[in-house]
Amino acid sequence: MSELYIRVAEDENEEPMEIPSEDDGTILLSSVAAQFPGACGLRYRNPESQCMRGVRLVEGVLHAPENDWGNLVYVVNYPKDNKRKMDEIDAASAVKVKRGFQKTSDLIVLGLPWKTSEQDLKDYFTTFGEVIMVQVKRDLKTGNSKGFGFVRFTEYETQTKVIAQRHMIDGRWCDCKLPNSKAGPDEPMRSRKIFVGRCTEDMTTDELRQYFMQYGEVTDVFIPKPFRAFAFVTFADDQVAQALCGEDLIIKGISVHISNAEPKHNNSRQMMDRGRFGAGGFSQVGECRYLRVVLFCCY
DNA sequence: GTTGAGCGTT
Repeated sequence: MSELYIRVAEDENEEPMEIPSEDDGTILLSSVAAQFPGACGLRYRNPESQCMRGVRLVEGVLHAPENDWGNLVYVVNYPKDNKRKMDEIDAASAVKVKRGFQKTSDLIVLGLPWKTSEQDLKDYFTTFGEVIMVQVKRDLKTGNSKGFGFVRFTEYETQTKVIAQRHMIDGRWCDCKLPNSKAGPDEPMRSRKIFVGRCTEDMTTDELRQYFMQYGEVTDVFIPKPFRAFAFVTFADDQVAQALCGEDLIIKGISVHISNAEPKHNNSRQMMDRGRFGAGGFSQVGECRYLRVVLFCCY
């Protein structure tokens, strides 16, 4: 089949974009996600029933309905609210996850000097990015600062960066955290990286990327060489990663087990180095022994 | 007029 393009849009009434198909007439989800980051599938309006229909998606490959893409405009699907384990329902669950983009939220700023004003706060935090709002909480009667406040940024990336480090404000070290959470510069942010156990040797980074794309935007796939029967997949969104932990997923007919990627070492160097987007080195401590047993049995 | 872990008057 000759190369053809299908028309894909973010919404039925939006301007469509042409996405190339593969030689066999299928479309790779990655081709769609290249134009629509975070996409997890396609749908279209069935001309007969006038109902929306989903396009068959098998391990990252989109298949034409009736083996013919026709002249329809296909609409991008994005991950809805990610499924979460019951015990993980907390403040973060209120955050709506849409196309890999997270809204910012107010951050509490702890440890402010008594003298620090809202203008001081704004001047300081603007060096990280655009600031929407700052507050210094004060005693109503005296007007004295209570030593803490709030800040909100326009960009989620700015928020991530600000939470990940300590702040010297008017001569005191201050911490910025999500309200009512203990996640701060001392506590690593919830990992965006998952450990994929029971991988087989024929699974490629591309295939894993294709597969995991259905859950959210994938930013990295790492397969240790030589073959060690596991891999790491990093998502743009930590909630996607966390939601998958504990699951057994079928990839190429093989049941793989998803668990949290643990920091490789907890030495001080890495704690210091952990910057904007969390730790660099990860391993999976929980299943090391299990893997060793499996490998031992195999040989 | 003080203080130093915390969690937001409107």
